[in-house]
Amino acid sequence: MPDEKATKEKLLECARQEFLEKGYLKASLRGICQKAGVTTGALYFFFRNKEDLLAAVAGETLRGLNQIIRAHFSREIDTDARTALAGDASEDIQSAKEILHYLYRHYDMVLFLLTKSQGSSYETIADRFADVLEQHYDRLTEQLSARLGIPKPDRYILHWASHMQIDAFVHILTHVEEEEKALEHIEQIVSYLVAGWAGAFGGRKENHSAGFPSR
Amino acid sequence: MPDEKATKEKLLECARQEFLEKGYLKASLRGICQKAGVTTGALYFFFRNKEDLLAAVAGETLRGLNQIIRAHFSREIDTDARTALAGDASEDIQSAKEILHYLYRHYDMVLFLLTKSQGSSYETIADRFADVLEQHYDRLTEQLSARLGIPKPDRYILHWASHMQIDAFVHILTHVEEEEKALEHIEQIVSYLVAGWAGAFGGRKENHSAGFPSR
Amino acid sequence: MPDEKATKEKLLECARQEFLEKGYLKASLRGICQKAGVTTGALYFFFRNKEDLLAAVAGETLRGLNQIIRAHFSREIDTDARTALAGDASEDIQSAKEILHYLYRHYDMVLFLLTKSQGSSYETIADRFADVLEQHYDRLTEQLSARLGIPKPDRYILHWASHMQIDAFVHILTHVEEEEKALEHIEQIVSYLVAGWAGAFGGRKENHSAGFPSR
Amino acid sequence: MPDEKATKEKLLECARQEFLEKGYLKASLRGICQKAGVTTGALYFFFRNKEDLLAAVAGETLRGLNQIIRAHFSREIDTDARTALAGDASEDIQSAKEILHYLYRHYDMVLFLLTKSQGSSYETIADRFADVLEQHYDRLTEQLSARLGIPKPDRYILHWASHMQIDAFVHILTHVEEEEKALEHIEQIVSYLVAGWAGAFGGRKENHSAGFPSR
DNA sequence: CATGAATGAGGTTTCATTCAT
DNA sequence: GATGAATGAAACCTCATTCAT
Repeated sequence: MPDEKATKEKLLECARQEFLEKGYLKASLRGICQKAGVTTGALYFFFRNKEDLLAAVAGETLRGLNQIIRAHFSREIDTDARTALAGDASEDIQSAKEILHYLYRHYDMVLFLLTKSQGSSYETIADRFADVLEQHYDRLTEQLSARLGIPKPDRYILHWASHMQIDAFVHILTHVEEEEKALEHIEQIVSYLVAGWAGAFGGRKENHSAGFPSR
Repeated sequence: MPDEKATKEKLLECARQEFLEKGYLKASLRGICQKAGVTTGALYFFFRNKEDLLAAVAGETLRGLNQIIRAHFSREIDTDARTALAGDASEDIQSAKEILHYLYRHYDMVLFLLTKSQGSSYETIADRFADVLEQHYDRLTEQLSARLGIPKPDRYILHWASHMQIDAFVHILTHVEEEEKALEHIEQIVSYLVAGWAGAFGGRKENHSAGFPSR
Repeated sequence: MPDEKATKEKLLECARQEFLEKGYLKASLRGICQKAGVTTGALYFFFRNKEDLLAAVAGETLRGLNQIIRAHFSREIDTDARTALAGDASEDIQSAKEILHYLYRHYDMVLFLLTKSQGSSYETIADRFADVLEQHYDRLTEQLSARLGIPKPDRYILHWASHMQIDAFVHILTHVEEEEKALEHIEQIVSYLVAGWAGAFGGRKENHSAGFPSR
Repeated sequence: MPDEKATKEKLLECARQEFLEKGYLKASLRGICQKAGVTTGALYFFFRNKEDLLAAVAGETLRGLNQIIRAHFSREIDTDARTALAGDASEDIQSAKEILHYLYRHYDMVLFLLTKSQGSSYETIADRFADVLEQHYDRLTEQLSARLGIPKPDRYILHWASHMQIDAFVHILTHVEEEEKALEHIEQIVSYLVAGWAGAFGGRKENHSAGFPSR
């Protein structure tokens, strides 16, 4: 019984190492089992296949990420409408910092998902998060345009802005190792993004620099 | 005689297809040869190994890209100092469009290099281009700060901005299939980037939205 | 169940045949598997690689050889001092015959190791056994010279003599197929070797023919 | 025209290097041609195949060796009968030194033939030289026994002695790099061999140490 | 719960050799 | 005299996966 968990846990830990180190495609199930001191049969008792193993390894990180993103962007629906208009970035900055903090707590795994998951079902994960954001912004701008009587920004701008936000996180993660520095950067970034949002409603024509978040 | 070029060409064409379709790691030399109706020995007559084959397949695209980027960013050194200060983005927009046009002419290959080249020597190519830009911006801001007697933006900002420009191209490529639409978008983006540059010198504190586009 | 041992055993047997017949370098793993009616994957389940397969095939023979040589040359340290001086070869002859008997019981494999193992880690195995002997003779002559107050033979003589003994075995093996004849020959040879040892201490100048057999 | 020889010569030189360095089996014709800056077709113009190339590379060395051995062992027939009986080794020593000198002038190639020619037609070359000697000794002992009315040594003794002489050379070559030292050693060795020969006729039973060359 | 065995297809690379030109 | 192209076989090895036990 004490081995029941032990084996699965060992497997997960070794799989994690192998995936992070070699990337999904080059990771070897045989190697993982060897490291874990277990036969491949054991692995296949717990996991259906390579993909499933990765899902198990990345699951926790991924669920947490989903949750925190959803939390962040559900809250926004209620409160951001006002603050966004007022150009107040403080809440967004707080949200971004929380997400970033989470990302850095799962640094290796997140980095894997974003840059080394080619060949797995997660190879387009950044896009999927962007989609979440896009839907969110769609609802948000819907609300805003209804309240203020101004036209919604066009679809592509929303699409773009969503990806940009994700990319901002990806970029920071892949280029800034220390969380502290990252937190400094994210503050600047969000400021611009929010300013961009404000601009997206204020009319891009008149004032480029205050308009669409430049990315 | 009719086969002289045919075999190598066939090989390159089939390799191209295979690489683009499956990515570098999953592409199979055997499969390539089979498609080309040739033995693997023939492949190894023309190419040293898988990496070399990829180099041959991507070579043209890559050389052209290098050239156009270098052309673009050499010109900037001479002329951009003024225009950057004046907030005039027209020249930059023209450059960006030219680059983008090139990228779309080599759409599939560029996309491969940026997103499916994991495992090959090109897996960090985006970073390498960003480095080129970074060096360029380093020289450019050097000039500007000398002429205007204002301090250079800090190193990290330059680093960041360089990556951001590359990412902008990557992003457009990976998310906008039609060149026409892409050209529209790039115009907006560059405007903000240029505005950002102006801001990077003008001081971020006073005017967020006109500041350096922090991505 | 009936196949449990069968496969590995079959593999070992076929590998043995292939190695002996073609030599290490020309032996083909594919061929071995084909002969064994097994896929290459099966081979690689039991053995890490070609070298490991050879080690498994030759292991038993080699361990036994090591053991018998060590046994022989450990005994010598205790008893040979006297007999060597007395020119009594009877014990050495007995030892040599035992070793030779072992070699002939593993005739093919030993012959392989000595003449067809090029390219494997055993390609210098004769030298390695010679080294064992050299160290042994070094200790032995140390004892003798201490007891008798005569100078040790020079280093090169020891080196040479060690190789000579090994070569004697190799030579007999490679040129005399029947063990009976070989046993006759080894008797003569050892007599001379022992006489040679006596000579090496007695002074070569005075009596060449009784001196150390310089090969 | 100046290239005619040049190409063949270059090929031979590079082949020599490759063979010596990697051994026959691991030597690569492709590698040889590459080093020579020539295509494989060119190689096949001059040489029928790998074996033929080796023959061309080793030819000179081998012919010379054949010649010097034959010269040595033809002279012996006439003169050695007496000296052998008288136990005079001086002529043999001189012969051995000449052969050894030749071997050291062709050190690398000889070493290759003796230890790295596995897989080629030369893999048993030492045996072939031993056969030459054996035939020679057969004739020699025939003469001697006729003149002196003593029985010929048995066939195996002749066989053995012949191999021993060859082995003496092989062993020196593989274990003594400097010719000077080798010449010292060969002197001792030949003395014993000659003494052995004398003993082979004088009766092995009575005097072991003067009898069969101990090796 | 896990082993141990085995599959079968596939991977990249290297080889000696041939031959039309 | 030599090239350049191509063959075809074979090399060693690794993979994810399956399954009876």
